[in-house]
Amino acid sequence: MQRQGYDATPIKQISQKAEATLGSVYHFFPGGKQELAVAAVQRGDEEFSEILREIFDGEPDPADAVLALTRSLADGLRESDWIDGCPVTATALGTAGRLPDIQRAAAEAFARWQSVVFDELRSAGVPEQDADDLACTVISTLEGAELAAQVARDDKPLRLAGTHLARLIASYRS
Amino acid sequence: MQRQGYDATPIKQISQKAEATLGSVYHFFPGGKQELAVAAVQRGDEEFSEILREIFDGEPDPADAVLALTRSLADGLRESDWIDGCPVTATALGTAGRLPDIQRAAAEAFARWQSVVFDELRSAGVPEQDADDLACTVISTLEGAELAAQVARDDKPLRLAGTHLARLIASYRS
DNA sequence: GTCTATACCCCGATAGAC
DNA sequence: GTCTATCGGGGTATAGAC
Repeated sequence: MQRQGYDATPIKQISQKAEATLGSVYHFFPGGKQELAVAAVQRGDEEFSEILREIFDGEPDPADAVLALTRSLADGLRESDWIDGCPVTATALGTAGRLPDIQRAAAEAFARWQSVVFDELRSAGVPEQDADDLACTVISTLEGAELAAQVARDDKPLRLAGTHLARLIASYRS
Repeated sequence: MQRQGYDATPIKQISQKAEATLGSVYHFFPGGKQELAVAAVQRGDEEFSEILREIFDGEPDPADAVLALTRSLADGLRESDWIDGCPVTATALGTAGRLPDIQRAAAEAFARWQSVVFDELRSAGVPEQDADDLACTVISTLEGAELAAQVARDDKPLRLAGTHLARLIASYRS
């Protein structure tokens, strides 16, 4: 679903990749495809939260951390030949306003990622209101840059997003 | 397709909304659904290019223009109950790496929007390299903020993207 | 709990009358 | 050029043996 979106991803394909039978899938996910999509979004939530925490832990300066993060995202995209984008965007966008459970899970993912960035900005000395606002824009920009890089099959949007976000963050620290 | 993505949008639904028969659709779009999607993306390209030009023409300062633009996007999203997002994102993401014609059309749309922003930044006195870089990040951030606003059903990401982009642009003018 | 077979539906695309 | 009927295929979900 991360790659193709909700509707283009048949359950059969999922069960085959998982080396499970169709019956098993419906046994563990009685809610069907919708429940499966919610679980996929929640897993993407946790995966990216972990990446965020790791990179911010390794770089005390949040501006440097954002630069490292965009490089990491660019590497992942290029290595997958530009098909593994954000683990929730494709699923969320294809079901927006149609399947509320999935939308809710996606909104929770975005909110959690923002809170991770917020905490790091706070502990780097950024005032609370600025940190809250910046965390929101950091996540938005990362999402948009990854999307643009995927569409263009070029890491330029991610690289530039990194440098510009770093500059923006620095402007709130001085 | 703007609302639901490529796979969730049946041609029958399109033909009904257009008050055309299925035969007519295939008469004018012999390439089938794929050709239809390319045309839809190209139309979205033109629509948003026009909006960009209008708003930048009305505001001589590009930082002010970006603020007006994010307000306009937020209004459009809210009025549609958060379902009319970017006219190409959903279509492009659901077909990335699978239907190259659609991906190419989406890449061209993003590139055209960037060039519109680039021209306006140049004519406001921003140096060429800075303008090129900024134009890329402006489009990325607008895409991401619209996506985040749609998922959260809240215009906060768009509002903050506007103020932060304005600040970023201003930092290159002084 | 696991698996196969299948019910039921809707998709994209086409054929062929008009 | 416009329309209806239909083909072939594949989708989700379930039934029921094991």
